[in-house]
Amino acid sequence: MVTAPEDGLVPCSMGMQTAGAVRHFAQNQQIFREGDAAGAYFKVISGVVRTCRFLSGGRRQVNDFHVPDDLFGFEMGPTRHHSAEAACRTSVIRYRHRPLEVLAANNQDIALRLFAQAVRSLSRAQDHAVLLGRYTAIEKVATFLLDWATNFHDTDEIVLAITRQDIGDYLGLTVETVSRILARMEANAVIELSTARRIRLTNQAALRELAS
Amino acid sequence: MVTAPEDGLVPCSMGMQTAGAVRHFAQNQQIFREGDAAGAYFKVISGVVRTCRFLSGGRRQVNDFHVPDDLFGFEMGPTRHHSAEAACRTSVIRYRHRPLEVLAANNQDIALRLFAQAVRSLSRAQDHAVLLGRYTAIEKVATFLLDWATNFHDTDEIVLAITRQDIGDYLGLTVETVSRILARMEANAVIELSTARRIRLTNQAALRELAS
DNA sequence: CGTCTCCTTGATTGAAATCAACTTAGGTGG
DNA sequence: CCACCTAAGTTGATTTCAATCAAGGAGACG
Repeated sequence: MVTAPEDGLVPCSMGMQTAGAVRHFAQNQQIFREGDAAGAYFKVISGVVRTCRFLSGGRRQVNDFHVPDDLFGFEMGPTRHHSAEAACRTSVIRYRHRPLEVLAANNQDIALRLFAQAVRSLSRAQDHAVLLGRYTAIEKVATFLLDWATNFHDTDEIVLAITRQDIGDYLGLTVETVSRILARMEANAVIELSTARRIRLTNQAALRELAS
Repeated sequence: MVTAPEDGLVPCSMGMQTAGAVRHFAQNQQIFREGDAAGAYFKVISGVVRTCRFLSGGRRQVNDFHVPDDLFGFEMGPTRHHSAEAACRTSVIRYRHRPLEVLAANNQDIALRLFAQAVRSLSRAQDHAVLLGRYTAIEKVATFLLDWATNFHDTDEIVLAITRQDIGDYLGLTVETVSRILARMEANAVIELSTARRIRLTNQAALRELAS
């Protein structure tokens, strides 16, 4: 789920970007949308970005969440394959990128690093597919919590900057189901909800048990 | 789903492989398994390969099917992230691969092509995630049929070399549900099943309507 | 001709979706 | 600071779609 902040993946020193303009977005504002021309990639400064697809009937599938320091919005072809939206007040830096062929010719390392990035994303996408296809609702939520917790080191309390709807659309569940499962986990003393957005993972072993 | 045969992606002439031994597999035989050391990639000669993950409780998620001319089994890291199995009698060529760094240093084109391949796989995986997360059973099956049909040009009859179980595990459904939906489609004159494995898409427009 | 494996079909169950209130928490402006 | 307003979250009742349980059929192959 949440991409772990990577150590200097395609960093500025590599000549990848040609500009770095900071942009601010209100909650639910679109950063780019499926079908747009892709001429830039982004780095999250603060907040959370969700990348997603829209279907008929108002259905939405969130592919991934991006937290500060994550890069997102790489595109091999000329157009966007999914939309990116601010899941809360969010700031990003926008880097224009030149065609990848040019980059690779300039610096062999870049293509390799891009490849590594793409393969990592692929691995994550496949994990996500397994979750969506074969996990129960409880397994999905448990996995999500453990995954999100990796953003918060040295504490068992996690803070969600995203809504239940976002979580549901990421896990292939409804808001109500997410809410009910969290309530059930609290009843079973696996987690503690001090507020709806602050979740303490009081029994991480049990959570791991539920996660699969 | 089924990767379209690509025009000479990472072809032999690029110095990617160091050997090309043909290997034959019976149905359900493993080609490699999750956790194995990854030192080779493969090309399908005949048959169908499924790549998949296994979960507790005998659950399985098929990530993708590979048909003749498809490459599969690239791995960035040292270990396999999923298993590959013959979905029917299948022949593949095995290419040992050297570390990617060496390859990239040898030929700048290679890294770029690998990247393109990875990004295409990523795009497919994300499409698949949307299907698994938000499509109904009917939409899943309809999408599968249309997707599989792209392997058979100039004809509306498709031949499945795979079982209903494989289809179910790819779509996140049970065998019974796949079977029932196909029966329903036939009753509605959308498809025709001359045998269980030969499906004629008699009304492709209707099928496309069902697919989303 | 029997024996697998694969597929289909029916009956029933069950997990999650849907429908419907209601509650809580932020944010804004008087 | 308080009152209101709205978005977000919870909880309950009911429905529904797909899973599960259970039997049969249909091919393929020795």
